[in-house]
Amino acid sequence: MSLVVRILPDEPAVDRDFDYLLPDSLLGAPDCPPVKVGTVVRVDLRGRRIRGWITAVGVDPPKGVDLSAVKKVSSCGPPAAIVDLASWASNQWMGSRVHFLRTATHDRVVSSIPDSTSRPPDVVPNENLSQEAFRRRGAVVRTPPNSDDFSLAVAAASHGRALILTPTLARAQRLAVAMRRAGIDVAVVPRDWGASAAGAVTIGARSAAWAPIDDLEAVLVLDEHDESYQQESAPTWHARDVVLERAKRDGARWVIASPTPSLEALTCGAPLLTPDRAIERAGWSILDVVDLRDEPPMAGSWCSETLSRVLRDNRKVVCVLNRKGRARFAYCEQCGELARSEITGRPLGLDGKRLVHPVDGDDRPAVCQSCSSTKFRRVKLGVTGVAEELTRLARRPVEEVSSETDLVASEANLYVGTEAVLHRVDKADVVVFLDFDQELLAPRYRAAEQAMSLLVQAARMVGRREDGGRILIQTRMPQHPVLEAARTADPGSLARTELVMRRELQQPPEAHWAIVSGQSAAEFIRRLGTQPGLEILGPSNDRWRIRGDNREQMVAMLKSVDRPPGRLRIEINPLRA
DNA sequence: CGGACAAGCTGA
DNA sequence: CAGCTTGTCCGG
Repeated sequence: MSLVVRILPDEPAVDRDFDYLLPDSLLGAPDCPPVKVGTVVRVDLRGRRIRGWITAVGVDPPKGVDLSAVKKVSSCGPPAAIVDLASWASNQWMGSRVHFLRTATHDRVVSSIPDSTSRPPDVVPNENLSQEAFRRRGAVVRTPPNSDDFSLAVAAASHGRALILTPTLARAQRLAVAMRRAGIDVAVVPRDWGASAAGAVTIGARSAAWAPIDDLEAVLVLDEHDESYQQESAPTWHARDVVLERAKRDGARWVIASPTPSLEALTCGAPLLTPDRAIERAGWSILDVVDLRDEPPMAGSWCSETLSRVLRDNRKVVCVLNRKGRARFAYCEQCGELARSEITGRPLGLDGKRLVHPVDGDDRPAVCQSCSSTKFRRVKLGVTGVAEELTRLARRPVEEVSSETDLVASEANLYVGTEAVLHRVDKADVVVFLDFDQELLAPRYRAAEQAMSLLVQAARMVGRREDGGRILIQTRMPQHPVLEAARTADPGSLARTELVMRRELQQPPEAHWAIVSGQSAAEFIRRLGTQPGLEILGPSNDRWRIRGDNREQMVAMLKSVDRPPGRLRIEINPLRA
């Protein structure tokens, strides 16, 4: 009689467990990983040798099936709790368990995990708010843009087996260096997977949410608003949600930190801790909001007087414009309003006496919707067009940056680019948003939160107000809640207005969305039919939006449909929609 | 996923 | 009806 184990094959399309015999002969090898839930094995399935994970040990063998034998015990895998978490995540985001277990498994073979030797370091966090945050079971902490990860991270580590998430691996590495210098033993995953499994304080980016830590004691998510925490393609799992579930299951303390916590975080039921108003304000930069409607008509209407003054000073300036090339726009000469489509809200170009959109097909007489004037001024606004004019205006070379630019000259002192420029340039004296309305009015439900996030990035690039850090925002809507919040260094005011809106419009997190796309989306929707509690909208751009009040119920209904063949993508609560 | 097997199509 | 393609099923 040999042991029977249940195996989940590493084949997303199979997504089913099978039982295998585990011969005693395999266990004799000197460096055989322990046989337990999570362990990686090799088995034959329909004549193919494939990888799989043990999902149960010592199960009742099914009758009438002659079991095949496990061929090899390959490597230590994620702990049993993570295997269970993968099932939970598969129900949250409609992904296969295999997808999550791959993320939770090291790429290289791990033949054994050393015994846990680490104990909580006796370092005391030196900042009140950090200590205070971890005194609770769970808390959301608002930190100003210019503040340090270190004291929160130390506070987390002082509670024992901690998991700390950062938006990027580079930032995880930087934090790890600082913590090691302070005498705290840390593992950066995926690299130090084994040390993480042995119980070290673990730091990493999104995938670290699946780090192999048993019995977590503390969880910290830094810059929780950052969209890199959500996987872009389906399953659109979010690292914050995964680690919060882990904290809940293990009874760990948890803290979510961000200068502008997401509405998802703010509505999760935990208390919000904020720093002293003066401290929060000091951690932001100086904000200059320029109302373009008040500007006298001049050379290019995209350039305010304030901006031309900034350009004349010989300081390091970064200009942001989320449009490439030389897109054409039209502004009312009378009141300065941007001509945009009544249907799509997108900006229109001027063609003689008509306002047109080359793609959407808008075509209407050139009459301003705000003041009825018929005089419009044409402006070419796009990174390339602006770069040309900036060179003339500033009388110095301009460095053009977009996401495709691979080498960014670091010695330049005037940059213009799309949002990518905020990631590619390190420090600046002034960040200018040439047309912030583009961000505020973007046709995405999270446009306001995303705009706020850009201001946080800009504030980090230019530094604190006391050091002269300055952000210049050109807009035609200076009263917008995002600008109000940034001006007063109070992101809470934005969250309040946003939440009312989401509730009214039934948008996440007040409702749950499943975005269905791909060539077989139509067939999927047909098979789904009408379901109680689900509202189906679309198609628009070949995408359907399914809305439900209860997430589990919505996912269960979607899972019960038998998937039509062909490409099909289902995204649960994607951040960009 | 990918092998097995059945059903459908073609040409002599 | 052999020889081929295409589709559907299902795995221990």
